[in-house]
Amino acid sequence: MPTRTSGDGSASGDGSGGVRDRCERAARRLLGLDELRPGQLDAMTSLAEGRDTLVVMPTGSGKSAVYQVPALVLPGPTLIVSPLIALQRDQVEALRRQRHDEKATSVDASTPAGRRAATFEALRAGETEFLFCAPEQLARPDVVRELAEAGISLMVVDEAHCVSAWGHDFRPDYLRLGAAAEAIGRPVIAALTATAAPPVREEIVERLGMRDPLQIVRGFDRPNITLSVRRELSDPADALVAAVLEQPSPGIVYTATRRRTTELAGRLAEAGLRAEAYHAGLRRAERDAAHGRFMAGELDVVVATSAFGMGIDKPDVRYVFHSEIPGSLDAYYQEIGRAGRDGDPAEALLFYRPEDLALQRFFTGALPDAETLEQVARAVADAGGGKGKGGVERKVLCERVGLSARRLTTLLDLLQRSGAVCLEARRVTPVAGGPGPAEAAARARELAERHREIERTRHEMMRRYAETLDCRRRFLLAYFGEDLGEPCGHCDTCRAGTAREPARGEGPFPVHAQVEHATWGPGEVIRRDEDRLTVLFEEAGYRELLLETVVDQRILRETGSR
DNA sequence: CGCGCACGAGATAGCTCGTGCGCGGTGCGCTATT
Repeated sequence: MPTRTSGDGSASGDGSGGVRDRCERAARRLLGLDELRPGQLDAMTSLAEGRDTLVVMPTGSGKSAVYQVPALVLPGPTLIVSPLIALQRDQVEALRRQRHDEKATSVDASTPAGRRAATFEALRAGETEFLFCAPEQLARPDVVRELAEAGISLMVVDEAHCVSAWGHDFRPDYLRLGAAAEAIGRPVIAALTATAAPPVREEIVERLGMRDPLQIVRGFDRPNITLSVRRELSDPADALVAAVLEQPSPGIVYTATRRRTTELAGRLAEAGLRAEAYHAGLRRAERDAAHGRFMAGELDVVVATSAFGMGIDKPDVRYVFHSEIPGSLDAYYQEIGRAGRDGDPAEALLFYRPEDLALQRFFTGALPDAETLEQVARAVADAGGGKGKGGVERKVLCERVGLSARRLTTLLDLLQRSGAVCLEARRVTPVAGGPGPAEAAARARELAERHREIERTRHEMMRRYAETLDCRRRFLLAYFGEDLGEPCGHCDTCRAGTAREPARGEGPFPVHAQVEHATWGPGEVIRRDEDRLTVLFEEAGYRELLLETVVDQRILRETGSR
C-alpha cells in the first residue's frame, strides 16, 4: 500500500485544508493554472485525499487538470484508461508540451516489445508519472502484473460513460475495469465524463466498483445552443440541405448510417459547400484527412456517423444537425455539445421521423437465448469439479461452446452477475453453492431483459424530447437531473409559444422526491408537469405517470427527497 | 425492428399486390499480405 507523502512544509497539518492548499499550489506551479473552475478543486482535493471521485463536467472545462494535479500530489504513478488510441497520443503530447519532460507515455497493441518493456521498467523506477492505455490492455495478465508492481496510486477512467454505452456487446473489456482495478492493487479511482444521466452515473459507479464516491456534477446547461426539432413526414434530405445553407460554417451533420453520410455529403457538395463524409468504414487516411481538414477550418461541414466526435474540441462549430434521431438523450447531448464551445450562438436542429427509432432499437441488439446461456453455464460447471486450480480457460471455453471471445464475454458477464461464475483475467470458475446452469441461465436472461427494457425507456425519452411541446432545454436538463425553473425563452417551443410555465403548485411528488412503486420499485421524480410525473426508476428506467392516477390510486409512495 | 428493393403471381398489356430477404453504429487487437 502506498503511503501518503509527508507534507511539503504545510503548516495546516493533515486536514483537508492542507490537501486543498497543496492541490491549489500544484495546479499553479505545475500546470500554470491560476484560477480553478468551480468543482475542479473539490474533485482534485477528493482524489488527493484518496477518495474515489466521479466527475461530470463539459468538455473544455478542465477535466484533465482534475486528475493531473492529484496525480502529482499522490506518490505513485497514474494509469489513465482512455477509449481511443488517437486520444491517448494527443494527451501524451499535450502533457509533454506542458511539462517539458518525458513523464507521460502510452502503451497499445502496436507498441514494440522492447519499448513496452522499457516503458514498464521506467514506470517501476518511478520515472513515469502518466501511463495511458485502452481497457483491452488491462485484459493482459502481463500488463496487470507490471501495473501491480509499479504501485499505481491513481486509476483514471476517461470518457467513463463508455463503461455503460460500450461495455455490453461492443467493447466488453470495459466491463472488467473494476476487476482490473482490484488486480493492480486497487488504486484510488477517478471516473471522468462529459455526459451522464443519473442511471449512467450509477452504472459507472457500480461497474468500476467505486467506494462511496464523491460525485461532482457541473454545468449541463449550454444556453448559447439553440435547440430545435423539425417533424418530417418524408426524407428530410432537401430540408436539411436548405437548412445547412442558411447556417454559417463550420458545422456537423450526424446521420444514423454510413451510406447516408456519403449521400448527404454529396448533396451538400453539389450545393457548393466544402463537405466531407466521415464514418468508421473509411480508410484510415481518408478519416484522418477529413478530420484534419475540419479542424484546420478547410471544410464547411462534415457529415458523419457517431464515429466522429470524441476528442473533437473545435471551439467555433456553429451548428450540429441530426438527419435521424439518435438512440438516447445522452448520445444526443454529447453530439450537440460539440457546437458553440466558444460561447457564441450555435444551433442544434434535429430532423425527426418516429420510424427512425426502429434503427436504434435494432442497434440495442438481440437478447441472448436461454439455451446458449445454459450451455455456457454447464460448460463452466463441468470444468470446475476437480480440486486445486479448477475452472476453465476462456479460450478453451470458446472452442467448447463454439462462440466468439466477444460473445462469450457478454454471456459470462451476465452469468457472473447471476452468481454462477467467477471471472478472472483468463480463467472462469464456477461459484460453489451458486445456482445450477438452468437457474443461472434464467437469471442471466432476466438481467439482459431488464437491460434492454431500460434501453427502451431511454429511446422513449429521446422520442419524448422530439415530441414535447414544452421547453426543450428544460426537458433536456431534467433528463440530466437539473431543474431549469423557467422556460429558456429561445428554443423552438419557447419561440412558438407552446412552452408553459412549470406547474409550481404545492403538492406531493416534487422534483427530486424519492418514491416507491409497487412493481417498479424505488425511483426519483425527475420532472413534474401539470398533469404528469416523469420518474426514473432504478430497475425499470424512465416512466411517465399521470398525476391524477398516482394520487387517486396511491400508486407511488414518497420515501424522502434529495 | 422496419424499410426498401427484387421478384413472382395474378389479371390482362404495363399494372397492383404479396412475400422474402438484405441491411443497419461505435474500436480495440490480431493476423495475413504488401
